[in-house]
Amino acid sequence: MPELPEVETTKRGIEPYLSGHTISDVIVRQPSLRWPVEDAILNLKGQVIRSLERRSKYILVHTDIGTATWHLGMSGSLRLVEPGTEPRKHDHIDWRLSSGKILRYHDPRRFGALLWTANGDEFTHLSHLGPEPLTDDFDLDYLFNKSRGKTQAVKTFLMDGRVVVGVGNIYANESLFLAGIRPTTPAGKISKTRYQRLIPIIKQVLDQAITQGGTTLRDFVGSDGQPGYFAQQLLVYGRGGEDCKTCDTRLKEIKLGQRATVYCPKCQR
DNA sequence: ATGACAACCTGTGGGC
DNA sequence: TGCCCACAGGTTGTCA
Repeated sequence: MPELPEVETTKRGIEPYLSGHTISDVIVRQPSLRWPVEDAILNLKGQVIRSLERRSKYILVHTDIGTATWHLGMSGSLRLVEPGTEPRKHDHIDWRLSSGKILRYHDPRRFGALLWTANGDEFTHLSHLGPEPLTDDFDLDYLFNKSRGKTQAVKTFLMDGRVVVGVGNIYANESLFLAGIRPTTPAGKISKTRYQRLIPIIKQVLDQAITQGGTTLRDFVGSDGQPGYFAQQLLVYGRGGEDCKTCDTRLKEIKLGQRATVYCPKCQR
């Protein structure tokens, strides 16, 4: 699924049709997602959407009485469809909007979520998250200090949402390749100089992916139903056994923290 | 505290 | 062609 760039792409795509518009109806066909969709979500009916916000891989939809929060899980997508469009298999939730569109949530694996938080209630899902990678909070001092004493592989460390949010498996692989860092290196043993190189690379990779509309591996589509184009630029992800684009060495694929990890044994030390 | 691993669920692609 | 297994963008919970 969607990593940060795909979520950001989705948020930007749906925003014009949501912000300032009223949710006239909420239809839940399948409430059994990552967490059950609670009946309280029906409180959205009649509410005006005041603003949208992305935090980590969550999309927050703010109204006067509370916030609805989407998470796309591994296989989720939000699309805008015309009223009357027949729901397909795995189209679990609709929001009918005064903008004349329907916001439709599709998610075969159902690892996604739609959560409701009334004003004043604590939203625990976001409370323990690390900084956003594209803000200045994610800087050298922060990451270097956080890494000290960690024996965990640097790739697993980067994918831990308590360290930094939004760096998923694709972009962790890509960033480490571009930074010349071997994914298996213990996070605590990497020098400050190397982290200094890595940080801007992470930001740049995510930025570029957002510009390209995200990465479509098999089924990610933006709110307009179009795929993202960053997949064409992937240097290592999904290329295990193929040649490194820099040095022609055969890329190695291993498992790290249950996730496919690809690196060049020559370029990444 | 840390880190390794299973679990949630469905679809797809490769190997035989 | 068909079957079975491994694997897929994420996150949480459990266990040692």
